[in-house]
Amino acid sequence: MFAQVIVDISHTEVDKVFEYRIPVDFQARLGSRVLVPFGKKLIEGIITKITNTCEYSEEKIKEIAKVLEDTPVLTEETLELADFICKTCFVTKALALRLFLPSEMRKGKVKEQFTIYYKLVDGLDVEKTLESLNKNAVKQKELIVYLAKNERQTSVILNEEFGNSAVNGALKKGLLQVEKVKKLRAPYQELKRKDKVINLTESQKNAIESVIQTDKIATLIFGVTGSGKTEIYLDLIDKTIKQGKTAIMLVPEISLTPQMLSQLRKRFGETAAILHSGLSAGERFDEWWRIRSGEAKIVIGARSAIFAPVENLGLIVIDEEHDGSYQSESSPRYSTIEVATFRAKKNGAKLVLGSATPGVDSYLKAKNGEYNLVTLKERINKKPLPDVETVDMRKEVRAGNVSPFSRSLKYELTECLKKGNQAIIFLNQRGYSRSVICTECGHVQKCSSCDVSLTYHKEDNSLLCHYCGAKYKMIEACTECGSTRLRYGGTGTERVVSELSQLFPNARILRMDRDTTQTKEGHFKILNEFSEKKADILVGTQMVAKGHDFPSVTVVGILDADMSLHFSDYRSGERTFQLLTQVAGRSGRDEQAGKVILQTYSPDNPILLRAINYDYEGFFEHEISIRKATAFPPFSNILRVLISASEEQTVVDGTKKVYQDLKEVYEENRDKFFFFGCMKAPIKKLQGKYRYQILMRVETGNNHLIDKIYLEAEKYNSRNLPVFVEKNPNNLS
DNA sequence: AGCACGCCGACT
DNA sequence: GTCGGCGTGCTC
Repeated sequence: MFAQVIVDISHTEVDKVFEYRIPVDFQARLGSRVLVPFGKKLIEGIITKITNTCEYSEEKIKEIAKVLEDTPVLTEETLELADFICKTCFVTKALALRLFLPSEMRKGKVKEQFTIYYKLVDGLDVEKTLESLNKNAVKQKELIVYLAKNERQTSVILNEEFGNSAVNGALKKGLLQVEKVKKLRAPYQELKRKDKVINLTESQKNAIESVIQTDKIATLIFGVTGSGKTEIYLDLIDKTIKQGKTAIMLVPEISLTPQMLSQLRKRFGETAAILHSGLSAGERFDEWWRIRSGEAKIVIGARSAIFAPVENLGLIVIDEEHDGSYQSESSPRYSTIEVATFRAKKNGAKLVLGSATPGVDSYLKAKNGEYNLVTLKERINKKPLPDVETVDMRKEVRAGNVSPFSRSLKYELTECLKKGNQAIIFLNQRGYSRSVICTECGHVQKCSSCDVSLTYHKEDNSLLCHYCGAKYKMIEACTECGSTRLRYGGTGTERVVSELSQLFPNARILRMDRDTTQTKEGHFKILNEFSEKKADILVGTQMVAKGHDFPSVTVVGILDADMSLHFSDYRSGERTFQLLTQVAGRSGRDEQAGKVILQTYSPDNPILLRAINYDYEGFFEHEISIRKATAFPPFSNILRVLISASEEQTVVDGTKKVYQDLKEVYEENRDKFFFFGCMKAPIKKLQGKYRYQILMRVETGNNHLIDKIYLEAEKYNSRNLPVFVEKNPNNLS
């Protein structure tokens, strides 16, 4: 028998199957992880096919060296899904396969762990042993008595209780025996299941019924914040499990707070496996195996949990389906909803998407009847959404107010603090100032390996490149003209904090952005501190916007609401609307009415106007008509071919070649293209590499054409001239 | 990705 | 004369 193996090397040159002979006594199966001789060394790989005959010349074929696990790590379905990923994301098979395995499984980083127990040797006469021991061996005697009563105990506890020397002494005398038990590092074990009767409202019951009844593959639950979507999900999961099927529930990265986890544990106990970045390597590994073995029937996690090795899938829930964290930042840039749809179809499972501000493509599908649509208009507590006051910052400047805070916001903050309430200030820029500009010659400090301005971080007195992470010492004088008259352009979170503490010297202020949350659990520390009212004001970026519940927050300030509007991205309008709606939703969650101050330089912007009125429908109609008129997704697919190299001339020459080749494809299919063009990338240099791009917009549904473009471009991909193809990229920088 | 093979510059 | 640079090519 022969096996076709994908080796765990992500490189286009080895992105194909290699055939190996399966030794007769090997339990090698489809989806098994194996060790194979590859070139000079042993490489891990995965069996994607088993055959009776081989295609490669038989005398050159080597044998599989080892089968790594008895249970194949991948199933037929997940192998197919891996195939789907590499076709749609333009990545190697090896990279696609890695998505399905806990990272610690590769190169044998984490092995199965065992808990060491000690117990008394079978048939040991306790009385006699105690007599035989030395008078001074008090601890050993205690140990023997303890074990006689308790049968067995872990080495860790025994060492703690009786001391290392006593345990070792008893061990040496042959009084104890060792028992190894496979350790499952199931996290949050202390949180035990507790059945709680939940009374669902009529509209919740109707939503559940609608999901069950529909024959469509997906249901979009469009429900305002606080409309009780979570209870709907949990009830659906319950029903799925009772049918003997499994379920996956995805939540945005940030929502996996300990509170949320404990809620889930209470509801589902050990049947739920939880996958998230806060787990240790060992815990994640064990949770994965609990899922693979079928012991855990429910998987809860962020984006990557969609690849959980469940079988017999009955339900997939994606909460806050519009959330940016569902789009992978790094390759493979899969779309979580697409992957979920694939798995739901393969398994005949239900897909439920939920959001208060659905993505325009999801909502369009719902309106077109591709998805089943459930709308929940009322909040469970019947509270109104907070009032939004728009402040025209141009007027503030004209009135002589040059601080980042409008007079309105200052007033509201003062009142809020007086009453002992809390406030959140949101702005989308970390650091102290976005750039450092010389007022003499106008020179802006830039990164030496990227074509972007450097952000000043006062905390460590440095200039940071937010694109490549380079760190420079803060300059005393302009590097061009030597002038010491430098100006800080653009306000960041650090600066907001420092100005706030001048305005409100007694206020306790917390900052939450990438810089203050770098440590593991950093988010939770800050959020906990804030929710325990150990601080009055929370200043932060995107991350303060999402799903937290702080009952005493009554004021939310949005500084510079336009910023994300002017990104050169067709989705910036959509993102801004979602973000503003979410940030606003942080205010007035409890008894007291909330207030939102939205500062902007373009108060008439249609997106902002809709956001402040919570008018999703209006926003959607506006946005979708623009997308249609300009032929942007979901009415087209954007393809981007990015070519980069450290020598500018190399890129220019390379780009020309690729361009000419692709131009032929374009000429042949002109009617399918909305756009075809070649240009410098918006960030023309990144990490020391010059970047050019070929941009295309292709009518949706021409997948064969997209494949062709990919193949043509891929031909030019080489070591000294990387050529990347991306479909609907996250950002076009 | 690794690792070998293979063809051109500065050294004992 | 050699040692060693890293530019192509192969791995079942």
